Amino acid sequence: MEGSLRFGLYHVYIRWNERDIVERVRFLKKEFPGNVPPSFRSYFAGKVTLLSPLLSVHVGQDGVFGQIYKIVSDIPYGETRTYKEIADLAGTGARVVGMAMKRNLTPIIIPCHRVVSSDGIGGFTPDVQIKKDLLDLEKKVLKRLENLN
DNA sequence: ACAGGAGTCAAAG
DNA sequence: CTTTGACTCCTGT
Repeated sequence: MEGSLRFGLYHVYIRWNERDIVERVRFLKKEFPGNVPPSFRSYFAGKVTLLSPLLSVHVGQDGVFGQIYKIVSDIPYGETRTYKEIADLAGTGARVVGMAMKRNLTPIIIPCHRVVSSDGIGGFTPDVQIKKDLLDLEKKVLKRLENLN
């Protein structure tokens, strides 16, 4: 089960299994035929702030990386944390957090775009612009939700 | 063993 | 304000 949807200049590819475990998320230049999970589509349309029932293959992963992925998964929608903050919680260094983010197989599902550097936005593979766009989307959605109250 | 990374901080220019 | 260097620590080779 796989497919892609458009987001800015990229196509977001997603592959998941029959138990809604997401195995891979990638940012491609070309469209990939197929479908994507409803909540995934809703997320990019700014209609949901949670991606249930989707889970990442990284859930339950051992070691420091697993710990980091777990902590990052708990960052609330629309908020950010620094590499150092995550590092302190995981008992490691900021660069290791950067490494873990780079090797995250399932961005969006594990919201690595919410992890920024202490003096700016930090990096993002393959293009920092995607990170900016994702944070922008979440910020706008939160603002819209506030105005409803 | 060892180089290097999506970082951080303080010191120096 | 920008640049440099030391620091740290885990991972792949």
